[in-house]
Amino acid sequence: MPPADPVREPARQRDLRERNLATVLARVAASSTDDGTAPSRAAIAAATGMARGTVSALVDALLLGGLVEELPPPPRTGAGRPANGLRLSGRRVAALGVELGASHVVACVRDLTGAVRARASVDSVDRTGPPERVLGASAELAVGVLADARAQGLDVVGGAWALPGLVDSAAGRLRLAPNLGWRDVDVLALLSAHPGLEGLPLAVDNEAALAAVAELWHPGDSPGGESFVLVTGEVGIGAGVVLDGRPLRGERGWSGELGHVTVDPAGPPCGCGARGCLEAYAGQEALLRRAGLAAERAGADALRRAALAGEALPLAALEQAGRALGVALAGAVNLLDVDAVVLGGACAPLAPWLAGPVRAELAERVLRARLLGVPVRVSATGSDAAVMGAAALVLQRVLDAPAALVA
Amino acid sequence: MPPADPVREPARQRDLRERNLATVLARVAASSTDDGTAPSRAAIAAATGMARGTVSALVDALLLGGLVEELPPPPRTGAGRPANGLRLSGRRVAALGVELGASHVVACVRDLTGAVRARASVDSVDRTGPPERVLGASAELAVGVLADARAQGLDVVGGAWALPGLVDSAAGRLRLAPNLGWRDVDVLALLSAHPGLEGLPLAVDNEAALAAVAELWHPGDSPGGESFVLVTGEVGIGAGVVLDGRPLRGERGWSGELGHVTVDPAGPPCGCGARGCLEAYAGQEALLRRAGLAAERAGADALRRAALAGEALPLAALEQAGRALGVALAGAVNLLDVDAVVLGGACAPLAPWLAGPVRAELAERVLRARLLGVPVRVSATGSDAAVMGAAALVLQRVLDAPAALVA
DNA sequence: CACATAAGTTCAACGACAGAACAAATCTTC
DNA sequence: GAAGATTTGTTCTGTCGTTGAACTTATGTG
Repeated sequence: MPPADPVREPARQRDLRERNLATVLARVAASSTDDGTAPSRAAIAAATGMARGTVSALVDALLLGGLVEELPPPPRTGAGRPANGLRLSGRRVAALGVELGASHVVACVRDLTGAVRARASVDSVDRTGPPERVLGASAELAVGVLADARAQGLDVVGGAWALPGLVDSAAGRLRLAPNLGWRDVDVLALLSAHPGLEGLPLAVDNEAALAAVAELWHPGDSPGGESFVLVTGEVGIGAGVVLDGRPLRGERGWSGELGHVTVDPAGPPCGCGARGCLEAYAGQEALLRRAGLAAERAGADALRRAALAGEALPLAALEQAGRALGVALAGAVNLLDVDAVVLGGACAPLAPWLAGPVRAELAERVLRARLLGVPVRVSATGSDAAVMGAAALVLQRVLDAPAALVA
Repeated sequence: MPPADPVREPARQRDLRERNLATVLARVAASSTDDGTAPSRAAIAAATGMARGTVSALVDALLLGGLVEELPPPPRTGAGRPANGLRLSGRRVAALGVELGASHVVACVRDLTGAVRARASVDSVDRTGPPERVLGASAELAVGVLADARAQGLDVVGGAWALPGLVDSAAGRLRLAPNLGWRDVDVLALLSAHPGLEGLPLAVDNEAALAAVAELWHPGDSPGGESFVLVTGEVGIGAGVVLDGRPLRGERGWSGELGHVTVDPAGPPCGCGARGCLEAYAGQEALLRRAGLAAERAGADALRRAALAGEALPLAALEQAGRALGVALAGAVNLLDVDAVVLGGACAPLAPWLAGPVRAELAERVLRARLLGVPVRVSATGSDAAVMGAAALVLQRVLDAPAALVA
């Protein structure tokens, strides 16, 4: 009795073209990331096995759509007619990303090459205000960068908001956000109704998941089909899981709640009501308190300075937080068999003190560690990871389904 | 800088047909599972949006290939020409599954409808012998059921072996199996060379992952796109993860090592070298020892009888094992956002005592539990789960890519 | 300057689906 | 009981997208 599989949609002729457009576009994107060489039509045909004529037709469509451009100076090599190099074009397609950070809001527009073409941020936003107000402020910011981008001739094809908490991205709702004090907010409806955003396709997603997308897009990473868990410690602790180069969504988009994985069932109480959650050890509040820095408002920076100064209490707190993180991550690796662990968000600046204990726990607790170690990397994406990832999410959709923009 | 995505293959015309054959086949399979009704060509066309003529052509191919059959008595309903019902045919295509169990080896052949058409098992196999001997014994068994199936006119299109440990299914190797004492065995090569198995496409996979496939195929489950974690406690504790109706593989096929997720970092030592792994609480050996039954060889049965008799020590051990299981599973649900947790393998008969503590820990430790509870089900698949799943894995490939059998 | 070589374009052919017309089988109604 | 209605299944033409080969273009080599 085979299981029902209602997801399967029939394929039509235009789906063929859709997919092959994406194939060609992916080759252009991959080559420019990999080695800086701009592939020619013939090279793409050879690499994919498609007929040269087909590739030419598809490339023409992509050129016309402004997704791809030809390199004006053809790099000459050996004999024969020189090839026309192709690369992603940053001239037309762009995407908006917005992040509701701990105490600030950031918005940016990235073009198809990933370059940031417009950016704005507001500090000291009152996150505890009603959702309408906070989201409205972010929408204002978005309208501003949109205008900036459009003045550059960019066609912003969509936008994504990075939010902390349990985000139901299919429904466009923020179901639960302890750090914002929100519960079941229809973010998509509020934003879509905002003046200046009407008609723009919008999406919402969890900030950690989007930070993982940013990590995937960041240059310098080992390319292709990679899998990792990215830890993003801001106020809470989240994780973005990437399997086979694709972010793991979960049934409702609520995956990656690493902060509430149990480290010690009899451990200290956590804000969620349980005991011994990772956040109770490595969350910002717990970490600062254990380091004896609770009174100060400075946060992670102060902790970093104290650690650099060699103060005993902060170092002990970081050691313990690293061990707790390692225990939780070991569970994740045992369950998911990802290639690597990446320390991002607030963990990145603290990595000099966290990485050691994390590595030690992973080596001891991951079953496969005997066969294959678990590399611990530090994210090269800065504090803008979530915004960058939000825009990248939209761009990734363009890369996956370019036909809509090629008409 | 978009990430490289080398996985994307170009689509050809025949891929269209391949996929639409699978679409039609999936509809036939789903309807017969869902409600017992046999869909007609017209119904499939209406449901999928394909043209009736196209569906007819595809159905003809499937009929010719022996994957589908028409119901001889057309069920008459209202007005108009009566529809010809279609259902999966068990007459031609079948698949072999083999399991290396704790002390026995089982082999079975299932036809495309999932029905078991041949089965054989050997008890008291010496698992500690060299891989050649143990695998050879399983291959003998397989050859026997293959002959049985072929005598019934079945075309066995492939086989899969369920193995305990870290299985690299892409390479066909068992990398590490503590319970067998094996390390890096080229299972696929050994089996493929066995007389009587030459030429048969074979696969190897982890027993827990395959048990999850069996769970997915078992009638009575909520159909379609479901996601769950299936716990299979035999000697060790494994887990099969299903997301969106598809087994989660992991980068190397080593996912689902729930047994070595940390429950308490300072807990009792585990065979793997770490402390406080789930297996150190709920593994068979640990569980029996804590229940005061270590001396007996009987195993889980004895524990069940003792619990039924109300003995204090066994009940306490089960309570503690259930709590440990709940802690580990809560971590898995937080990370993966699966719909449900399923107790299978040796956990199924002990579910009356395990389910309560598991539910309690999940309710406390899963962040989303406030919004949406985590149902704990007991697997309806019997002790043959892994063999059944092994055969189902091969059948699933047929359902996913039927074109190869339709010529 | 002729030839070799490789890139890119054009075009007939083929495979697959869409949509409409048609045939078949049953029910309904007078 | 016969004609019409209704729904299923088949057939056929049209269209779309890819293939493969022939052709053109642009460059290097002898």
